[in-house]
Amino acid sequence: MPTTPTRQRRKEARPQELLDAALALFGEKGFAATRSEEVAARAGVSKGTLYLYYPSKEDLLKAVIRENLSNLIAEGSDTLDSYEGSTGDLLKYLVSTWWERVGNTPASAIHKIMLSEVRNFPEIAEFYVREVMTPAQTLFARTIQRGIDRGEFRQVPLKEMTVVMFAPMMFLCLHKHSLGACHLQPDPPDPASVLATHIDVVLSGLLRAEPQAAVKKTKVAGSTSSRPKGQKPA
Amino acid sequence: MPTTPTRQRRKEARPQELLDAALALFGEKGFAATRSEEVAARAGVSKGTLYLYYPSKEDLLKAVIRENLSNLIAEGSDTLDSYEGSTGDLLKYLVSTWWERVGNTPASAIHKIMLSEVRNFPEIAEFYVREVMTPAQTLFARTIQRGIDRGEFRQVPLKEMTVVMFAPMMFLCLHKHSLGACHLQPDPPDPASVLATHIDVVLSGLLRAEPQAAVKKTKVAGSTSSRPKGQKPA
Amino acid sequence: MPTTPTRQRRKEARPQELLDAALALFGEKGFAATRSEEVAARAGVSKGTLYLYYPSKEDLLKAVIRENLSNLIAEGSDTLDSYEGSTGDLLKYLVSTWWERVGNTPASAIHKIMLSEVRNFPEIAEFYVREVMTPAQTLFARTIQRGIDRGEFRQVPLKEMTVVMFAPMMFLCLHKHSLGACHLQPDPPDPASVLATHIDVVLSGLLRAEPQAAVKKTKVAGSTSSRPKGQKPA
Amino acid sequence: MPTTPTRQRRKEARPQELLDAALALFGEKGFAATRSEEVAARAGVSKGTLYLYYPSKEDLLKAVIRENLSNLIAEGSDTLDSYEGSTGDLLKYLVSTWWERVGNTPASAIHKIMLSEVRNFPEIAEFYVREVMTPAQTLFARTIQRGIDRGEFRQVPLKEMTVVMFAPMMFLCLHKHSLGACHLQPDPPDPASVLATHIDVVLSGLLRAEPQAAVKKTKVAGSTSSRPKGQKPA
DNA sequence: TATGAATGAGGATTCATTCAT
DNA sequence: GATGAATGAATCCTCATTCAT
Repeated sequence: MPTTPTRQRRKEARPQELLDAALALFGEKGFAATRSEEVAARAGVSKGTLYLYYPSKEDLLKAVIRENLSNLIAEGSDTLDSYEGSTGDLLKYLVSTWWERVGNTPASAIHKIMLSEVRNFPEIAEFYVREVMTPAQTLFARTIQRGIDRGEFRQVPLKEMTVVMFAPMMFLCLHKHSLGACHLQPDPPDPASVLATHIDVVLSGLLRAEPQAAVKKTKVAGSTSSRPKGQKPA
Repeated sequence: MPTTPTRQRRKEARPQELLDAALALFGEKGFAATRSEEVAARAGVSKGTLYLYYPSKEDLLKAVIRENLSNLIAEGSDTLDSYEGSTGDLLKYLVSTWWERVGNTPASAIHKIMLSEVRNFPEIAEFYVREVMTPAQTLFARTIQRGIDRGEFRQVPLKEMTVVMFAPMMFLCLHKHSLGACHLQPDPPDPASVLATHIDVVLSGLLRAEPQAAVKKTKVAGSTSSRPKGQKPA
Repeated sequence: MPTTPTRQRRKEARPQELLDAALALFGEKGFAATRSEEVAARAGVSKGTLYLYYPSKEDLLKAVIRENLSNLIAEGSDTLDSYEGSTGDLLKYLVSTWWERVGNTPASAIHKIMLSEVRNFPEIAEFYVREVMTPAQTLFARTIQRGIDRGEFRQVPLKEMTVVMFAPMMFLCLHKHSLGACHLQPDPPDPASVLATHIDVVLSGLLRAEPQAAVKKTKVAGSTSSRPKGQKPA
Repeated sequence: MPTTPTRQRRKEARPQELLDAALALFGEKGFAATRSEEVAARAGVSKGTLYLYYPSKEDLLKAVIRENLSNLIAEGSDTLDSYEGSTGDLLKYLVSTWWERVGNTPASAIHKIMLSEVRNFPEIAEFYVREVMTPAQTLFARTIQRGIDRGEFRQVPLKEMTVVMFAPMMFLCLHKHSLGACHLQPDPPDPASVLATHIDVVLSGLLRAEPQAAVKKTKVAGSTSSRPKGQKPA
């Protein structure tokens, strides 16, 4: 373990500090409207230093996206295969984990940036789809499929249901960085409550009626436990 | 008695042609990244002509929003007030109308534009919230309340439920103009199917286990047991 | 005397109306800051019509200058040769005539325009010097010379004295169209009073002392009458 | 210990170089007709550099005025307060100082610029009146009043006399940067001689016919009889 | 003739990028 | 490495001028 003097540590931290500053500013003001000098200033360095690390603003954007997508990807859980409980509980777990680890995190800005800029940087789109969107949707699709297979959920179109499941999460995340940041609504809904309602309503809409379910599938006994419990148990 | 001269005919068509061009380009490349000259070129006129009709790029954006969304607002409210059928049918009607008039038209791009630019244009943010978001959410909130009041829907938190209802619609819009436009998914879900599934699942999750509900929706009889217990069971 | 219908008379008056409008606006806002459309509007015609009469804004300026210089030139008086009274009275007459006919007239704006624009339009300068400045200064120079020749005035450098005589007149004229029009001074001096004081002081400074004058020249008897009389004779 | 690096030395000289270039060009071509790039080019820098020092062309103009005239104001007033000699000499001193410091320097162009542009820039007009015109006129007015109070000058209307005193100075400035710069007069009067004649004549016109006055000015003995009788003989 | 819609060259200003220090 | 002064391409917008009606 070599001793790293402060300055040295500073230098090594530079790229990440610049990426953090860029993430915040690109998320706030958009890529075009953010001046490179602002990014540098926010990272506590001068304009010139920024260019020492990233050869252009566009490269900086790409680094921001790549870096943050990697972080997002790293979050990809393998809970699914080892999960033992009901699929409803699993869905709730996935949603709340995503919200805590991504949606409610500075990294959430990356989705807004992607949404705004993909069409101007198509090379990045492929990366985003392959490494983030597809895994995330696959995770939800497999989970839903698990629910159907186990007789917990009724038959629903898988691809479509995945979007329905995913959309409110993304929407909250995007909203937070756009209109939500404008403070124009006097009494905005709390994202966690929205997600709770989302899960509640969707699960209600998905769950098989128990008697029937009991007929078709065996393990539906567990479906009782798949009812949302954490929500104001009164 | 001369027929309307060409010049005059063009003059009358210009505003709409410019708005269409602006909507398309702002949606594609973003507001900031679109040069006014590009808008003019796509409308088949010169830079100067654009400024003959709209005094600034920002005013052009405002006009795009106004022209494409403002008139829809009143209609929705009228429908609600005069609707006679079940609230489930009303929701389906509202969603499909919205899909035909916004989601499935170029106007859908506006939501992406807003999401990307709203933080840099507070005036436009205010306009969008006032003219579009608030009325739309009020419409859905009132509709859901109607369902609850008539005993068709169970008790759900109104504000949160409105977002849940609204989010997939917005998400489809946003996706269509960002990742969706990159044509990277080999077999993307059909938006209409997504909306159908959305409505189906959400309504299943909302409807009370009334006898007639069981008639309309297959296997909803069991929905009683799938209701989350913790949620204000009233 | 042919009958000229109104429209016809209008058409013939156009050039003058345009020149008047241009004179006023160029005088007020300057040449560069005046838009051709403003000139047309002030003359009550459309932009296109202006170009029917003057092929460019620069040509319009030249016409304005030439036209107004001609008017100025036409004012050139031949009073000098036939004047019989004292030279002091003659000077007063010239100054007050100039003020009434030029300085206190819309045509006075032409001097401000010339001053502002000569360096950008050197061809015009020659004309202005030849036809306006030189004649005016010659008139004053000859008058002063007359005073010296007749023994009314003491010896003074002619060229310099002419400028001293002329400067306050021009200054008042120019001031009226610049700072004077800004209404920033709470209690601005009245131009006529300034000119009166000017004449008074300058004549006092020029006039030979009578006794001595009587020695050197003969016709100084008339010098009594050359004293300013109109000034508050108490 | 490195000597001041070139870059740094330039940075310190830049503002003055830019102001000098701007003064020269605004004087030559007018404010509106001068492109900012021309100013930069004359100062030997690029367009962008100009904006590094002055945020807009209008601010540049303001800085030109401030830099060239504001500091002169205080000095004049100090001279007046401490002067011991005759008021005639004081006037001559003030005029010749003004000539050396303004009239005969590039700063003289400012008056032409003001005259041309003041109506389009009310803020600058206000600044010019407050910082330049009013103090200058006050200075001369107080000086003239001193002459009257000390019995050196006869009674004259103060405000008017101030203009008479001031006008030829301004006129020389204005002329120098307009017609005078066109080199059309074969033998133009020397400004210094004009000012000398101006002072000479005006003082002759102002001075009371005191014995000592007769000593200083040749043939002023007769000036008593040349005094206009109507002017408040008091 | 008269109009005013359309044009596009031109100018103020911004800001990504370079490079001497 | 770091800095920030300098650059000039790029972009918004204006307005003199043209020309179809």
